[in-house]
Amino acid sequence: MTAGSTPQRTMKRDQRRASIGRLLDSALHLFVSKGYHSTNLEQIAGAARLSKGAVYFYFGSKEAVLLELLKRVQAVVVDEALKTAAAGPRAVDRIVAFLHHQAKLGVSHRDEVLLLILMSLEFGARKGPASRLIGRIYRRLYGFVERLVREGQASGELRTDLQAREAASIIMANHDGTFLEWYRRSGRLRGPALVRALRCVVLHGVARPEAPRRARR
Amino acid sequence: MTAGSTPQRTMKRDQRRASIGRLLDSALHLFVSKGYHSTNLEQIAGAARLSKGAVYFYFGSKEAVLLELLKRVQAVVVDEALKTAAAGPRAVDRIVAFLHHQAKLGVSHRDEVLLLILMSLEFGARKGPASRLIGRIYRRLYGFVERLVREGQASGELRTDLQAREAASIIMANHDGTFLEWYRRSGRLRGPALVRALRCVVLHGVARPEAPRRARR
Amino acid sequence: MTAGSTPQRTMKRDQRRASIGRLLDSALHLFVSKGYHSTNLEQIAGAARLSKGAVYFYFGSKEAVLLELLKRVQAVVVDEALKTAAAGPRAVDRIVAFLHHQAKLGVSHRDEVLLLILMSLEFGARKGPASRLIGRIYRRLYGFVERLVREGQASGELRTDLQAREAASIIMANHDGTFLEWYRRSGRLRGPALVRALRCVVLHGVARPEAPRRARR
Amino acid sequence: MTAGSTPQRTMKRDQRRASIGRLLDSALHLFVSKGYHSTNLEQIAGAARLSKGAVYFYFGSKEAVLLELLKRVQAVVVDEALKTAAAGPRAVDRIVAFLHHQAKLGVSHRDEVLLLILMSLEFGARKGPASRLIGRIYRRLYGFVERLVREGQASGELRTDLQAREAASIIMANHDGTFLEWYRRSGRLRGPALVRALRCVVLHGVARPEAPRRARR
DNA sequence: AATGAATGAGCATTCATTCAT
DNA sequence: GATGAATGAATGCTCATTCAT
Repeated sequence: MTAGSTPQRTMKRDQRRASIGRLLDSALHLFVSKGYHSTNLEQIAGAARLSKGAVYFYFGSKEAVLLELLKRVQAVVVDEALKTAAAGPRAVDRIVAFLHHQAKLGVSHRDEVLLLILMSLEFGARKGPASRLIGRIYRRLYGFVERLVREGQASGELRTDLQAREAASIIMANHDGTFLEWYRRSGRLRGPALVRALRCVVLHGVARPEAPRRARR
Repeated sequence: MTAGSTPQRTMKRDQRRASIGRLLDSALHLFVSKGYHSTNLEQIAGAARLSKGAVYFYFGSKEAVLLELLKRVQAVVVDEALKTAAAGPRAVDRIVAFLHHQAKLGVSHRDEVLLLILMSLEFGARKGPASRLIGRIYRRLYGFVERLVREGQASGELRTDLQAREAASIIMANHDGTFLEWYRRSGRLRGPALVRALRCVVLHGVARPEAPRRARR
Repeated sequence: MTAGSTPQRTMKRDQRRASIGRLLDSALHLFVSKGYHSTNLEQIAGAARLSKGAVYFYFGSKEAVLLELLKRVQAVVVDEALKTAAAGPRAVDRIVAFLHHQAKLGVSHRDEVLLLILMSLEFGARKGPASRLIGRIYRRLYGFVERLVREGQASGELRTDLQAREAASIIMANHDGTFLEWYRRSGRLRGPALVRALRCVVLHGVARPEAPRRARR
Repeated sequence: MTAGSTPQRTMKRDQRRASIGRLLDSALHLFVSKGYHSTNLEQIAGAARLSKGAVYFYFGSKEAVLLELLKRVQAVVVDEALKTAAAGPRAVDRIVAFLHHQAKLGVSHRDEVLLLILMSLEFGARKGPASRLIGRIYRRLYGFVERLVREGQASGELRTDLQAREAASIIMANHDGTFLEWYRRSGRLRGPALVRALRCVVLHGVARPEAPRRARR
């Protein structure tokens, strides 16, 4: 007669959480490694040791699984990143903090970050809720980086001979491109060296600092 | 020229060429805008004003269409690029020439370049001929850029505090990432400004040349 | 009354009755408005503010719900009707009483009557318990009406130039058909006018032209 | 080189016609005997000695098959009926002609007529193209019969103590109801006797008691 | 050179049913 | 007394592929 968290309730709640967790894990891994459209529900369910029906019991559709994943990715990858990188006195520091945070995420949440990037490509021209959510997430990222660049240009820390939007795009291109490299060639690249290279290049380029600066056209 | 090349034969040959051309054009455009797996043969054939059967007549399978496209992409995008960028006295010049060439390709052969990048992601973990061909093409590009970096480091033009392979990866990441940006946000980016930003960033980074150089950690 | 019927027991019994009642009500309404096969258990349970499991707890299967409904329909619609219409001195009066009773049922138990008719069509050619029960119910109705017709023909009240079975079928056709009209077009038909039209048409068609014509309106 | 009806063309056209015909025949028969929702494509295709894919090749969806059937039914059952029953000097004759025509259709196109009636019930409360088409067809029938009744009332042939709309509904109820009887009990009813009973009941019920009674059989 | 007909395997989704609690 | 979790079979639909012509 006592309400609330009876043993049964707790067990069911735990079971629910566990099943949902396993399903999302499987889906994340499969979406990243084979793409959304090339992954079928049998694979997702099978990898979670459940049946297809369970996916519908918990999510209602294949797209809803992706949506749930993207929401979590947004929370972990974007919300956190923007919060972390909002601090720091100088724009350059904030950019470094942003890249640094992303690099750490690349280790701790590799698949989550990749999911966002890969889905943004797979759902590029499409309509629908997934596409819209991805668009919203990316707009937040773009806006954030572009603002950083403008602030850095205003404070004299960043070169002003580049248009802010395009510079921000290049930063994002570096970011996404590096993750994709990591995805494509993870077997042959050394993570720390790659991160270091990314930060250096974004900040200072590949050219040697001193010498050929003058000759630049 | 031989007795056999009657006008009819020529006509047939031309028609054949034209049909193949139309099919490849449709396929290229569709693969880039919707992805390989989300494009079906009816769409390809329809856009070429032919029937599905014609695709089988000329290519034998859907994958063979992609393979043929990738071969052409390799010829135009990779062979040409490597040839062009092989010249030049200094490594830095050759890197600039490479980026420059790629940027021009982005205008003249936008879809071809994107096809290579997008297919390398869509076929990431897969087996099969397409995946193998993409791998081979990318290995050539990686190898070329990495060699450039090593030469530049050896000659003192490039910073030596980065590992060649990772630095090359960052250059490729910039390259692919920028194309993907162009693909994702072409509506909101100015092409020339983007290319300029890419070249500057790869060479010199986003930070202002003078001031904070010394303080760098 | 016995020592066992404590208040709790009574409460449980009441709750049980209430749940069963709600489930049957939902099912009746849904079966009539969407058809048996197009109604699912979730809808039935949901409309009764219970879970699917409850349906199984009380009935054991979806078909058992229909069976229970049909039994109740039989009791209310058929048993009552036959009892009511068994009285009356003349066959014509009994037919009128039958139609009259059915018309009243159409107001008081619209969905029950429709359920019988609609299920007789949806389960037309099928096998199984539901189909059998429907068949049995209809056979009772047919038999009853046919008997009435024969009696009326024997007593000279009804025209004898029609075969009894076919005449009975036409009466039933009028009955069922009128209910279906009411179901299909209830928005645009006036109930009382429809019932009146039904009675007039059936009666003055089946009744002998000469004799009772004058007395009746 | 000659265009037009080469042997191949003719063969393909014939084959197409034959396959479509077989598919529609199977579908008609199955929809009538098991209902639309309880018939699956495998059954339709199988009965036409084709595969499910063929159904999609020719129709594109299950609903499109029903739609095509309903269009044909409309042409055969409604267009023809209205045309046939438009002639005749008196309203009563036109009503008889209408019922007569429908009775003949019940023999020559039993399943077509039944399809219309059964689908009007199965799709009663639904939305969608099929539901709309059925509604349109029925509205034409209702309108036609109601107009006949009004004309007959105006000319004094029909009793005026019934509202035209409800009287028309009863005629339609007789019509549909009789077909459903035929559907439910075809094994036990004699067709000609049933048709005769239908005509007698409808006619002498609706017709004015006094005047034309004698002249008619 | 090319088409239209047809197939069959695969897929997302639905749903009655089971069962531990 | 009743629920939530989970299943598995069925279903409408897609699509690469085959083949006779």
